[in-house]
Amino acid sequence: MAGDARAALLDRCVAFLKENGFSEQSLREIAAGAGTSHRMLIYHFGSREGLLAEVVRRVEDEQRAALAALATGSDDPVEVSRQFWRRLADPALAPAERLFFEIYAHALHGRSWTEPFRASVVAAWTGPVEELFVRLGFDETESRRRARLGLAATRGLLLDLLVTGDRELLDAAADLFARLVTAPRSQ
Amino acid sequence: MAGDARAALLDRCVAFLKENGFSEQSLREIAAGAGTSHRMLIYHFGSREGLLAEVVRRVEDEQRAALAALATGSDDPVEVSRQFWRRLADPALAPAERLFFEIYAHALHGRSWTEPFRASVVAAWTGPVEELFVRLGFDETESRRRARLGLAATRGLLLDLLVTGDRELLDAAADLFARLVTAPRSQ
DNA sequence: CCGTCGATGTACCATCCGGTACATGGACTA
DNA sequence: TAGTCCATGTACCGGATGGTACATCGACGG
Repeated sequence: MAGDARAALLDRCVAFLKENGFSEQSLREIAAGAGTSHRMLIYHFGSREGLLAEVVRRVEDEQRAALAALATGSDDPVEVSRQFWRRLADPALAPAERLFFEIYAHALHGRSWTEPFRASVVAAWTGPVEELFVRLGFDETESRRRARLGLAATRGLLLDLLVTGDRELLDAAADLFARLVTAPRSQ
Repeated sequence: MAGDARAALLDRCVAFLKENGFSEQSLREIAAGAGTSHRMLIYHFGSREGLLAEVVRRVEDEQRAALAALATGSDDPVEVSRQFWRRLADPALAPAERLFFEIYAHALHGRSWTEPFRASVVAAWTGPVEELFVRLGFDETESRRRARLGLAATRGLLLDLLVTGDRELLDAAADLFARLVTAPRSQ
């Protein structure tokens, strides 16, 4: 099937880049890491930037999958929030998350191949997370705020976890946050 | 004075890198952006990595200065938290913060020239922020958690602000967080 | 059994890279 | 004024880079 080899190649490139980052990897190094030649990457993706654009799409897809998994939790919102953190804090996901934040950094500098990432990195999450808070009884405005805060806090905690590895403390902080943000209005 | 030109040169390099990032800038491009030749950067900093290491030290220093400024607020902790966010959300700081997160991303991949950054990016903040919560009456364990959560939430909100620019919504979210995290135990 | 076409290998290209060698300026010092 | 030392310019190096040209392989369809 056409494009089959291409998809498999992209898989291997993404796997390699999760472990090594892309900022300091040349096209040839990426090719070697994926078990092919730089010639093949150019053939399938057109250019180095073309490859990176596909990698970004793939990481976006994985985010969307994580988002879909979020919906299938229990109906206790604190428990949903806890499960979500437990899932994200899985050490097996660390390489993927390092890559995510690396792409995020490049997106902040406006690289054109990060365009779809910029558009979806926040927007894709707001709807479903807002919905969670609406179900808790918050009005629309308040739910929007809490959703945005929840997304931010989770990503901030993840950044901390990835650089310090202080799992217990950050588990406790995430748990605390889940309780704070789901509790009824404090003022 | 010896090293004077070097310091001025570093200033100009950092200014250039705040606007353009460093991941995709060659030594020669950085030099041109700083109004000098790549020869001079090698002369003063030894190598490209040597320059980046100095840039990291500089960004660390700026963080330390921001931390020092934090201490000099009012004695109302909610107000301190609000002022802190207001300061960070200043659009004039955006380029510096983009550079901060770019370094963070490289630190996650263990680049050796980010070593001091890795060591201080969280550790430098814990003490003073913990102190804030202790003064609010939380015990040591709880203060440590809340400090870590506060740092994470702030950075997460900043990441969101830098990519979406949704200032009003994120101001509201930061304000909400300040109230939640400083309120007495909810459980 | 042959032609087409996706996939791949080899070899090459101009350009740019980080880094070095060497000469020189220019200020301050003895 | 002669010497010293930081700073800088010019010119160069070997090697790596992203990208291309061209030949070839192999499977599948006529």
